Amino acid sequence: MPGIPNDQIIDEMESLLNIASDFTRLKIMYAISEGERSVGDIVAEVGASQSLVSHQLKVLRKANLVSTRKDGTRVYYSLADDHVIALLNVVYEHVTEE
Amino acid sequence: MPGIPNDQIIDEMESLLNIASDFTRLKIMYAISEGERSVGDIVAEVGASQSLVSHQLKVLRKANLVSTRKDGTRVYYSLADDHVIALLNVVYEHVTEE
DNA sequence: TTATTATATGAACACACATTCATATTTCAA
DNA sequence: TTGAAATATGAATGTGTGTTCATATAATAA
Repeated sequence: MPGIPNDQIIDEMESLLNIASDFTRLKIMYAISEGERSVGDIVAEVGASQSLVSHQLKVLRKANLVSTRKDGTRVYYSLADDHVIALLNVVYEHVTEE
Repeated sequence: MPGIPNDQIIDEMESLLNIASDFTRLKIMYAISEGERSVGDIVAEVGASQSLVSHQLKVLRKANLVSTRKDGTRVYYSLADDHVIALLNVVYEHVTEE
């Protein structure tokens, strides 16, 4: 990969990384990494308030990192594609090597 | 990978992603991705002010994402390890797929 | 020494955004 | 309908940080 990508690409990379670089959102992404989960399930597993989880789910949705499916009163969230997992894995590996 | 990593891991992941999620720092990392470069070279290639580049190099250095070598009045920076490139690649690929 | 080049640093400002609290909306059951 | 459960939203606040400007430090040459 020769040279620095153009500004638009860099901008989009910055945006994606910004979305990913948040404690609550990281937990949410892991919470749905093995399949769709309802908001209630995510709230329980992440251990944050319902409001915060809902706000952050909206951020993830707006960035197209998650998909939704509605069923009755519940909404099920899942990761939009495999790149997200790949990103989490690369970062996880960097962090867990002494 | 079963379950959400513990809070400390998530914290460190957040930190790394935070460092990476900046327009100027992304450009700097690309500028030194093919080998060490002096601050002056980086300033020229990135197209930001000397002060800004120096400030952001300090951020990258503090996070151990870059290494330095001093030679006379010049300081040469290079990426600390291959994880950084791997991270950039994953993000780049995500962004450049329609 | 003095001058010049290369790099680093400190203060200040502006702006973005994560979180909380309160409330609204939706869906379904009784 | 009324009530309860699940989810979403809006406002307000506090904190973090990217950038600029001015200046400091370090190294070398003349």
